[in-house]
Amino acid sequence: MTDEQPRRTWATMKDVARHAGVSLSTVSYVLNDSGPVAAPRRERVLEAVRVLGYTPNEAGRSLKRRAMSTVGMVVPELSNPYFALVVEGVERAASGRDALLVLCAPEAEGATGSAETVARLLRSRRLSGVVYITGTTTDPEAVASLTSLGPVVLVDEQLPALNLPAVVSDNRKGAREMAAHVLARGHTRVAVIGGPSNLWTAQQRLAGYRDAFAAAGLDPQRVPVLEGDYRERSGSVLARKLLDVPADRRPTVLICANDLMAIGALDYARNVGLTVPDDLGVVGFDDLPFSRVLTPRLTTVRQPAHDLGRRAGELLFAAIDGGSTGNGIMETVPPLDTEVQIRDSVGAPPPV
Amino acid sequence: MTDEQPRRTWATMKDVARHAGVSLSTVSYVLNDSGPVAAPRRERVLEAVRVLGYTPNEAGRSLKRRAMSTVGMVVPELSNPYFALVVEGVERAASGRDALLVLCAPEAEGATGSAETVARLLRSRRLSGVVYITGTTTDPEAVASLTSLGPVVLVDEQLPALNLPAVVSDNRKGAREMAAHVLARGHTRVAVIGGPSNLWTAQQRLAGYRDAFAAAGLDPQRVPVLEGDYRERSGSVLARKLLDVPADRRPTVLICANDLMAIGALDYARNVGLTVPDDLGVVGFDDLPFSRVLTPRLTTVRQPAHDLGRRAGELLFAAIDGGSTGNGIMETVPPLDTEVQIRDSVGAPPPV
DNA sequence: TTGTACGCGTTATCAC
DNA sequence: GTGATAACGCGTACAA
Repeated sequence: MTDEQPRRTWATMKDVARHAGVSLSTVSYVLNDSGPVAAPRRERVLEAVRVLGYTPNEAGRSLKRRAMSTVGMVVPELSNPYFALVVEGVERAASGRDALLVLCAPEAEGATGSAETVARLLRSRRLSGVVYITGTTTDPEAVASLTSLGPVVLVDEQLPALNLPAVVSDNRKGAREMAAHVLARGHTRVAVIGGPSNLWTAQQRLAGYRDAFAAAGLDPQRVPVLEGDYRERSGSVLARKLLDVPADRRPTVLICANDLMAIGALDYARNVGLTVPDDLGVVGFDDLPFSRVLTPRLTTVRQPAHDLGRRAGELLFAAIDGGSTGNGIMETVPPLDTEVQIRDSVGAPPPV
Repeated sequence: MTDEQPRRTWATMKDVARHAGVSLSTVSYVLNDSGPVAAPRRERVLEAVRVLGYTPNEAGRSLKRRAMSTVGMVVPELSNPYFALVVEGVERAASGRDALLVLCAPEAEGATGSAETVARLLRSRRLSGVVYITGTTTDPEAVASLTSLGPVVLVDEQLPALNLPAVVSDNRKGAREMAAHVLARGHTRVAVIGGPSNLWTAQQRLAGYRDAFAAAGLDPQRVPVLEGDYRERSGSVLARKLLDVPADRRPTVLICANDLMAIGALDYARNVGLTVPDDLGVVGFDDLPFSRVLTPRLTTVRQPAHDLGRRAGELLFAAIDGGSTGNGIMETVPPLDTEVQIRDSVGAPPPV
């Protein structure tokens, strides 16, 4: 039997009109409630829509509206569960508005497109706006160029030079309280495994740690700080650098700028026979869902990932509706709160 | 100062043509290499494109092409890191083709849209195709209806009733080998925390476990099987059900159908003072990046999440290019291999 | 209340 | 080689 070649073609408004025996405008009126139409005819139109399985073609629609009811989402990579959670929050805001989300992950493993490529791709769709999580390779120019197509909302990370609306959490406060907690436990030989120095969050967290060091009378300049890339592997690598020294000069606690690196450090410590928290303390930042179930349970700073995303999405839609320019005019959101989660991965420093 | 209201308007081909002093067709020829054009004029056109910052409007383009160079990605939720990895793989395939990916997560926390809503939304964009990870609430009807808009490729999960092309891994083999490994360690009182019984992967894994039970002379019907939902929480809940019995009837090992539930079980066991693997063995399925760094390191079955996604994406694009109908005609992919990762979370059964 | 005609930005067909 | 011109599907003034 010869399966008929599917036409891959859809009913158009014209088809609906013909089927219902009315004109195009009548159909349009019914579909958008944009004009008066007699009850019986309206019924006939809706019936035709059902029978033909008609779905409006968004392409034609956006040609008129000059904007697609679709927003962009740029995230460095999805492998970081924290980012995945933020994205999920944005998606939820979008689907609540019947909008679609187009996803770009320019820094994922095997990355192919530059930031400029991504920007061009998004521009070509005339998206209504974009939510952007900037990463280490993000080109601020490319982000700025996106504002020409609609509002751009930064989330989680910030680009201080650009003055774009951003939804972030209070990284500095969380970091300060975390370091204070560590110090309060009695540690004096502490080391920091920081994030990429060109990232705002990394700068804020480091500043927060140093606030606490200074407040405790510890010279911030004497605390070793190594720069990681927020990935698990660099946590291991840098832990090795920090711990592979004579025991009496070895730090008693590692303050990691995110959970992924903390996990890497934890793993390295275990591999070289160091017990956490007895021999070494390790703390993180983010409070990934997994961190709670690690052994030892990781002491970290909780960030409301899901909320961050959801509110960024809402802010974006508000800007789209309000017709804001995306140049900082739209209502700004105060930093969301962060909260230290005290668990088991740091105790008193080991006795000398 | 009154900031000029941004026009939110872009250069069109007409603008480019005017600026370059040529006709629309010439511009189109240059942009698509679809016709002959003299070198000097081509140069003028490209110059005009640069000056005006022109980006082709995909809406107008798809109106002609009758299809958007955008594909859909439906995933139950992004909170499951395994799904996030699959999605990242698909995204990579898409971006390698200058295509965009629109993301839907209908089962995410606070889910709003039904499967049918999602289908309608995707249809309205005249997407070129869809990659679908089905979940517990997925309506096969809705998935099937998507085939009217273009090829649909299932990934990770399968819908046996629909006979759609799918990229999956060999769940049954992995499960069989995992159970065999557990049995080889000497365990006889084993229990299974399975996945949702309406999911193909859950059925396959259970079948695999039972293959191994039978092969080892253990009556599969006498092994308790509880049905979880693949989330961490149900791992804890079901572990409690299984373990909260007199010690002599308690299972010595918990075979969990995915890592998330295994982690939940691990957490529960620890909370009630059971040591893994000494008092109780726990194994999972998926090999999430985290599982390797848990304490104890989780014995599990590795699935190539990233590859699964990438190949699903490639298969989809092949189908789009080949003009396949998406009704099983397109080239099918053999199940990807799965591999048991023997680590520390299961040892010999505790002495009676 | 309903129908007609035009424009949105792009590509493709046809004359020149 | 190059330039008019007609679709593509939809929304909406404007006319009936």
